[in-house]
Amino acid sequence: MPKSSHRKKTPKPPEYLAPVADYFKVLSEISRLQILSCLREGAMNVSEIGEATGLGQANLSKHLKMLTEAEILSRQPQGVAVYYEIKDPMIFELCELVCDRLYERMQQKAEKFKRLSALSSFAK
Amino acid sequence: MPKSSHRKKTPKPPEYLAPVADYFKVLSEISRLQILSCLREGAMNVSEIGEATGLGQANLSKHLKMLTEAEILSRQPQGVAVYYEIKDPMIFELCELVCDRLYERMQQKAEKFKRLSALSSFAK
DNA sequence: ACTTTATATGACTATATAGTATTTTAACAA
DNA sequence: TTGTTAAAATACTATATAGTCATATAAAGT
Repeated sequence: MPKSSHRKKTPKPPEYLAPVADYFKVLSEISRLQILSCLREGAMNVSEIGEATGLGQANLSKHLKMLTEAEILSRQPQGVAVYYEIKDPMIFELCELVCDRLYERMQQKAEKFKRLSALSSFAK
Repeated sequence: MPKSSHRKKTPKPPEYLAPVADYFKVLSEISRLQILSCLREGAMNVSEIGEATGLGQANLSKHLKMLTEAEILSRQPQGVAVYYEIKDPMIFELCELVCDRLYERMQQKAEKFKRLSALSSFAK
């Protein structure tokens, strides 16, 4: 019997979402965010990024490959070194949006705590 | 000898970045994006979301928990059912930014291909 | 009380991937 | 050529987590 007719489960095979999920996945590791954070100031070669981040060479190399394949970084060999640079600054917009929101939440929680603690038996 | 003095490696333990990475991680799975996509139209209970997405009950429950703990969804029990709702619409901004960018890139690649193919030996 | 229905939780498996050690490739210099 | 340095690739380990099955909890009806 054909699977495509009158199925009951998995009504939406959502192929649209995979590239989006993959993009977010690239941004979901501390090490990669560290690399991006470094490169905000401009292009750096692998050794420099390694010093700045403390990441191991092989590990770093893999992360850089991943970021380059995601077209977030660009890669420019110069002699024996390879320089990487931010290719798509949109990532900083994304990070800022998230950071701002996380900050707001923390502020709100602090406010809430302040109000509640003022009502408690510890308040003078 | 104390680790903290004159170290050579791991110059930046970047604790700032962990919450940001965690946030992106929540958005980095197709199933969770599927759930969020459903809920754009309004609150739904777990059974409804399950039907709409085709996700298994236990799996769905875990994703909903994760999204709720990330404060992306809010949770409202109503009798024996539990309704979930978008709490922080900022996620849609994020998704739109990414989608738009991915679309741009595809467009550019198509253009590039078109130009190159017009120059090739297959062109009339 | 018992039953049913909806959701959550725990145990488990399978897969993906971050990190590391090692090897390989590539570019330049002597 | 050989040597040196920088980066990438390969092989491996360890951990995290998506998915599933089974069980537990909780609310509402009988």
